[in-house]
Amino acid sequence: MNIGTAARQSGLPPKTIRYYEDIGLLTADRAANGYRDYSNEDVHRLRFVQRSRSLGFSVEECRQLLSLYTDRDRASADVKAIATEKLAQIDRKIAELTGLREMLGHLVEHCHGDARPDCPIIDGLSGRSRDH
Amino acid sequence: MNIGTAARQSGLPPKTIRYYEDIGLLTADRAANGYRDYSNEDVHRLRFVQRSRSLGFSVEECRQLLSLYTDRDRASADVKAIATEKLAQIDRKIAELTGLREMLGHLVEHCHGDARPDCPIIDGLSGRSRDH
DNA sequence: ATAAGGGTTCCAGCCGCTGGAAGCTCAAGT
DNA sequence: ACTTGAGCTTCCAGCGGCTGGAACCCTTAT
Repeated sequence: MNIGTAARQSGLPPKTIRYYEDIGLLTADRAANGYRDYSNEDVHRLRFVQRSRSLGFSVEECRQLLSLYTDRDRASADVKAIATEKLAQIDRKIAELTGLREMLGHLVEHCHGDARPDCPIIDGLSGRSRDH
Repeated sequence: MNIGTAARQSGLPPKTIRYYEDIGLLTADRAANGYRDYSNEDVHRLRFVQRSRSLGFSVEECRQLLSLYTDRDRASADVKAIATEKLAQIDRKIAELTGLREMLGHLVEHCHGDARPDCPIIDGLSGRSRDH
């Protein structure tokens, strides 16, 4: 099948698929006319990458996961190690964002939001703390 | 003061400060020898940007906030609008990551993580659901 | 005199795409 | 048979937000 069809079936834009081929993540056969030719198994791999990316794995991590996916003899422990590390990264990211949310939410709460130039958000950002 | 001192006092690397000047976010005076020369007020602005960036505002948003910061007559409503939108973005990001966390956590939980090639994480990523 | 530790400029690269130009091929309609 | 339009190919450039490195200048201490 052509790249457009593979794109529709995998949920990845054609541009992205070509890019993945460019960086050696996934290869594709070529038809006689020079068009890329994708098998169902290729589409499986594309979907695999699509899901992995959308779960927050980097392209390099996808490369690892893909080789584990392709290697029928890999130990599940290898995969688990990658996924567990990713989980920890996500937890850190959530904690960081929650901290931000709290600080920013606090600033917004204390801003009366009218036409007066007095603004706790600006003051907070500028580091000049006020007495609340 | 020189860029290195301004960097230390603002918490931004010199490279980043030069970059900000490059994109017209902040300007600096020049000393006779061609070195950038920062006033205390400049450092305030640098810190302001540093804080805003670390709170998740984009450089473009920092540009807006900075002009509101500099403009003593601005309405606090303008600032509040930007901050509130940012808050919503952060909430969306947290929700998204929480979803990821749940899905990935689920996969990791069900992976026995031993030497067997059978791996629910890989299966989950490949979209072939099993009956767990 | 010289060496270290600033500063300056500019150019290139990181990630993960994405847009656009120029040209080819294919399928359908007239 | 010819045209049109969609889809394919390649390559080059740019996004955001820095960051590293090269090559050079300036200042200060020994």
